[in-house]
Amino acid sequence: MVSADVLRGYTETVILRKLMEGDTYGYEISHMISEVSGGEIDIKDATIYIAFRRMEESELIKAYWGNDDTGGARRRYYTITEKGKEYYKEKSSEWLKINKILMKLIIGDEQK
Amino acid sequence: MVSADVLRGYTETVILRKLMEGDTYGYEISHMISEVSGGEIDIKDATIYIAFRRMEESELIKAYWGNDDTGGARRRYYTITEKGKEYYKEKSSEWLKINKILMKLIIGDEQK
DNA sequence: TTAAGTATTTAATCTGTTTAGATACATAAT
DNA sequence: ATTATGTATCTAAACAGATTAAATACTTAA
Repeated sequence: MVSADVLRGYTETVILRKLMEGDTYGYEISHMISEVSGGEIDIKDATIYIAFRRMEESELIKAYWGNDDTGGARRRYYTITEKGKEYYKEKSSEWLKINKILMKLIIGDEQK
Repeated sequence: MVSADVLRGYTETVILRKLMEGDTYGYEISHMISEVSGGEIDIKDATIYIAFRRMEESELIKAYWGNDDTGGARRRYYTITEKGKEYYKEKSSEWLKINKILMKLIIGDEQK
């Protein structure tokens, strides 16, 4: 299991991708990352909440409080903005490009 | 062009991979990264020299001064140790694994 | 003699993640 | 009743690794 440092610079992109499927909240994202990664990536909740705040400040997302009838503690939901969608598009294609370069730098050219 | 933050946690792995092909020095690694990445990754020399120091302390590499007959400034060469080779093996396979997960988290499942 | 290329090093700063707590509500178990 | 567990958010301080910005020094070409 590795820390979320492996997605440094792309934590926001991961969150935005999830938000593109619909509004969601921190606790759920944290569980989604753990699930999708098969427990391999250990992201701390603080990391997500701080990322939310950064993204709200830069207007990539908007927040609202969920209603209380879901049981459990109150939830703060987030919606992706148009600016957020554009940012996701840029960063995800950047990642695809960088990823190929990293393959060369870390593994080398011998693999197909 | 992105900063070397995109390879945070794997800078050492990139250096070790280069060292597995033979001894080399900081300035050359810096140029190699710039070349292999087609100028897309902007790694600062300080980043490399600090990584060298960390790796020397943890005995992943060993250093020696090159002789002066190469022209230009003196060079400090590095050799990978057995421990370094093992570390490379671990980190490179970790990266392959994490990379697949990041593909799911950043891009999603719809691509082949 | 000036500029440009080669080459290393260090201190201070920045950014994003982690650590380590606190708070609060609902439900199941003792 | 009260304790434990799960759900859910938030913050301050610490930490790690990268960047900034500077200094040093040698060689070769203009």
